[in-house]
Amino acid sequence: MSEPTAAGRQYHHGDLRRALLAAAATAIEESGPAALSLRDLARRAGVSHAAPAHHFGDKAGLLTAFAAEGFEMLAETLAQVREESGGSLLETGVGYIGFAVRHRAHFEVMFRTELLHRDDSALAAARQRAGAALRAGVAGLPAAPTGDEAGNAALAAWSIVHGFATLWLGRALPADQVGDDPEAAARKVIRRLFAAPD
Amino acid sequence: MSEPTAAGRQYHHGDLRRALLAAAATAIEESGPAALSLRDLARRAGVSHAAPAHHFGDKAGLLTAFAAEGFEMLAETLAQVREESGGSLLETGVGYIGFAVRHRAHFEVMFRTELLHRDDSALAAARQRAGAALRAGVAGLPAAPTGDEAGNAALAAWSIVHGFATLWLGRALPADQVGDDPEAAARKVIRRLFAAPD
DNA sequence: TGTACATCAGTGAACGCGCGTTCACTGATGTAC
DNA sequence: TGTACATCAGTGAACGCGCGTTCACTGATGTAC
Repeated sequence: MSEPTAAGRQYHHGDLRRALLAAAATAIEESGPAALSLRDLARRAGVSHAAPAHHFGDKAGLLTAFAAEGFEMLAETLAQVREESGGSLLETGVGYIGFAVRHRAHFEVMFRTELLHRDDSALAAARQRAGAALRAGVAGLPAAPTGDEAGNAALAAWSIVHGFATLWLGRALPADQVGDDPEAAARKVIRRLFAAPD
Repeated sequence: MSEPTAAGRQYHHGDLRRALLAAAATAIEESGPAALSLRDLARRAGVSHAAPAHHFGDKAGLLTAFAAEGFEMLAETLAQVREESGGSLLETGVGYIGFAVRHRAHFEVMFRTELLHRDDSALAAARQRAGAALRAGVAGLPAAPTGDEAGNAALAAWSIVHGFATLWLGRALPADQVGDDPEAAARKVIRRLFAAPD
């Protein structure tokens, strides 16, 4: 993407912002969000070390944009799963876990609020969107509870899928028990909660 | 603790290892485990910057010892709760979450395996101990399932409490819904799963 | 179609900083006799 | 009770490194006329 034109190299990158976010995903998968440095991203994008500041201001700015991108992607994933599965809560939960595994860098940064500009409006909007998608999923509970109970059921669902995803990513789960397909393993584990007819 | 003797200051610290681990808890609560530096810990313990290497070798060594300490504390907490509650699975789960909130620095480091010496034997032993305490809790499930189902129920229980704790610590839960008492909020949320008679 | 100009993206040198690590050292403590 | 000595914990100076940030700059792009 965005290769040098003709023989010489471009001066302007073309889409440096996107390239830096892509490089961030790779770098974070390798060493985690805290080890990220703007100079390293610049190197990966083949650009001078001061360039990233142009687009994101500082490191927290970059991570904030990255987290916002993650929430957008999560919202989209959940909406898509919900549609494809006919509104199955179980599959929505599995989709949440699938997202975490497939986009672990984004997933990690999204919940490391101490690294982000918390008051960023794009981030807040994206988070809002993902939250709505999540709640829409829970509304499909069989024998849907109401009021406080609905809220608690939603938090229970969120907790179990978030916990499973976190433990999976941290390699904390016993390998001999869960195998190597996170979505299949998740389906077995979270079924109890999601199917419970109350 | 371990003040200078008489008028002058001590040359030997007395219990620097313990002091460094305590300083680590404070420092990590302030800025997270990745921002930790040995020089900062030395400063906090009032000791020269090269002293920590004497006890832990390097930063990963220190975090590994810190994580091991955390697993020991968790095992102890779970055992105590189980005894006091007469083996209630719900209360064991609440105890897990209480531990995470009260010792958030330890809790965070315990699951950041990329920061640790994974092959450390003391760490493995402590983790083992905590795992056993956790499984002992799940064995008390009403109408305890057997075989594979037991394993999945245990993972479900672990996932939900781990997820709730993580989301709570990340301030991701809606404040107006959960209030400010994590254990009370957790009790309401995880009740469904833990009481489910299947 | 061509020229002038404003805007903007990225450059590269420079700075100061905190870090981990090394190493010869020194002072305290414990033990042997 | 006293002396000699080994061990060990912590010191402090030195090093090289990668980082974020600043700043005057330069080359590319878009627009007005």
